[in-house]
Amino acid sequence: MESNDRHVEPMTDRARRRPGRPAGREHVVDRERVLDAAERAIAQYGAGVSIEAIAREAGVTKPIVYARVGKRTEVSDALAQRLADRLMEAATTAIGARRAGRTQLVAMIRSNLETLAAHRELFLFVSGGASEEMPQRTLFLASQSAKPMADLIAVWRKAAGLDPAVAMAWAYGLVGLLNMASLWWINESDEPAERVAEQLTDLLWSGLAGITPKRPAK
Amino acid sequence: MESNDRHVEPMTDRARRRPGRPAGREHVVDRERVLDAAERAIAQYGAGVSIEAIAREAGVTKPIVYARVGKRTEVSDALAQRLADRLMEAATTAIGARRAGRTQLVAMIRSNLETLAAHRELFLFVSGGASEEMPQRTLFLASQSAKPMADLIAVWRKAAGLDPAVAMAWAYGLVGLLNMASLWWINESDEPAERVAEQLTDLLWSGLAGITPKRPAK
DNA sequence: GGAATATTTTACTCGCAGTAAGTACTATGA
DNA sequence: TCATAGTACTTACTGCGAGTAAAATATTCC
Repeated sequence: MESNDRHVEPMTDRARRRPGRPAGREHVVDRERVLDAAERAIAQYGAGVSIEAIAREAGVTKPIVYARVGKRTEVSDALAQRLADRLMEAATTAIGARRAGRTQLVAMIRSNLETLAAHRELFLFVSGGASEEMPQRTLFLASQSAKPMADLIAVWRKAAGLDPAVAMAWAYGLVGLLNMASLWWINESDEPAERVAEQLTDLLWSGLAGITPKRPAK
Repeated sequence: MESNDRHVEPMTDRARRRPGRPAGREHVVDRERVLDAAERAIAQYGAGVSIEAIAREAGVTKPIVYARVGKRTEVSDALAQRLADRLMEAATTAIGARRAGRTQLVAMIRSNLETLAAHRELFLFVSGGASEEMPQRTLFLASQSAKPMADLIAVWRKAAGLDPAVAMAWAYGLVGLLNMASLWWINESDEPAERVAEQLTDLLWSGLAGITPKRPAK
C-alpha cells in the first residue's frame, strides 16, 4: 500500500506510457489499429462510447485518435466504410454460386440481415449522431452501399431493356428498407432470418425483376 | 439607460422574468407550446439545436422544458409522434378521392416525400442522436408510422386472400425505404417529387398488389 | 397575516469533444 | 560527439451543453 501514488490509475495496465516520444521508430498504433479498437470499444460500451474509451482500448490517449483518424464523425465515416465493405462481401459470398434470380435476392437480403445483426452496435454507432451536417453524413453513409447498388441496378435494367433512370431512387430506397427491416428484425422479431428474407423478397422481387402488371389508367 | 444592468441580456426581450412564481394562476407555457417552440427552434438552428435554445424560443428557461416535456430524447419522441401524425394525415388527404390502386400508391409516396421535405430538419432531429438506447428509440420512432401501416397491410392481404404475416416486415421496410429515399431526394435529387414517386411505385407496386410472377425454379 | 405550496429563474455539477502545451525520443549535420 | 531540429507521444486545459439543485417569488388556504 504505497501512500504516495500520484493520481488514480488513468489506464488499465498497458499504455502506462510516460509523456514524450516512445522508444522505437514507428507509430505505436496506426490508423487501422485505432479503428479496430473503436470497433471493440463500440461492441463493449455501445454506440454512445466516448473517444476517450476508444483511445484507451487502443492503448493510447485521445489526441492519438484525432491524429490518426480525426473527430468523431470521421471515425464514424471510416467505420461506415468498413461496414459497407463487409456487407458487400457477405452479400457476394452469399449469392455465390446461385443462378441469377429470386433465390439470389433472398440470399442477399438474408446476408444483410445477419451481417447487420452481427455488427449491431457498430451499425448504430455509424447511423447515430445528430448535428448540423447530419443530412450529408447520413447520405454519405448510405451512399457507401447505395452507389454500388445503383450501378448494379442500372446495368441490369439496361440489359433488360428497361429505363435505368430509376437506379438511384431504388438504391437509396432499398438501403433504407434493408436497414430498417434489419433493425426491426434484430430487436423485435424472433422469426428466422430466412423467413423475413423471403417476405421482403415477396415485396421486392417482381418490381426488381421488371414484371409490370397492367398499369391502370395513369 | 440604466447603467447597472447586472449581466448581458440573457434573453431577447420577452421572458425578461424575475425568478419565482409568475403572477397568474396557470403555467406560462404548457407542453404543447414548448413543443411548438421546439419545432421552430429546430427549423431555425438545425437538428443539433440545444435545449437552451428551445427554451429561449419558448420564452422560458431550460428547466421548464424538462418539467413540461422531459429530456432530449423525450422531446424527440414527442416530436416524432407529431411528425408521424402529420405524415399520416397528409397521406390520407393525398389519397383522398382516388380509387384504390396504383395511383393511390403514387400519391401516398409523393405526399411522404413532400411532407418530409417540408419538415426536413425536424425529420433529422427526430432520427438523430446516438446513445445506449438508440435501437429502442429508432424503432419506437419508426413504429409510429410502421404500426398503422402494418395494420393496413394485414387487412389488405387478408381481404385478398394472401398471407398477412408479412405485414410487420413490410411495414418497417417500407418506412425505412420512404425515409431514406426522401432524404436522398431532398438533398441530392432535382427530379420532381412526382417522378420519384412513380419510380418507387414501379419498384413496390406489383409486390404490394400481390402480383406473383412465375417463381422460377427454386 | 402567515404557513404551505406552486412555479419560475439562477447557478451550479458533470461529462465529453476537441485542442494547446509540454516532454521524451530520433535524426541529422558540424 | 554534441547541438539543433523534428517527431510522437502524454498531460492538462477550454468550452459547451445536458441535466439538476437551490433560491426566489407568487398564490392558496387556514
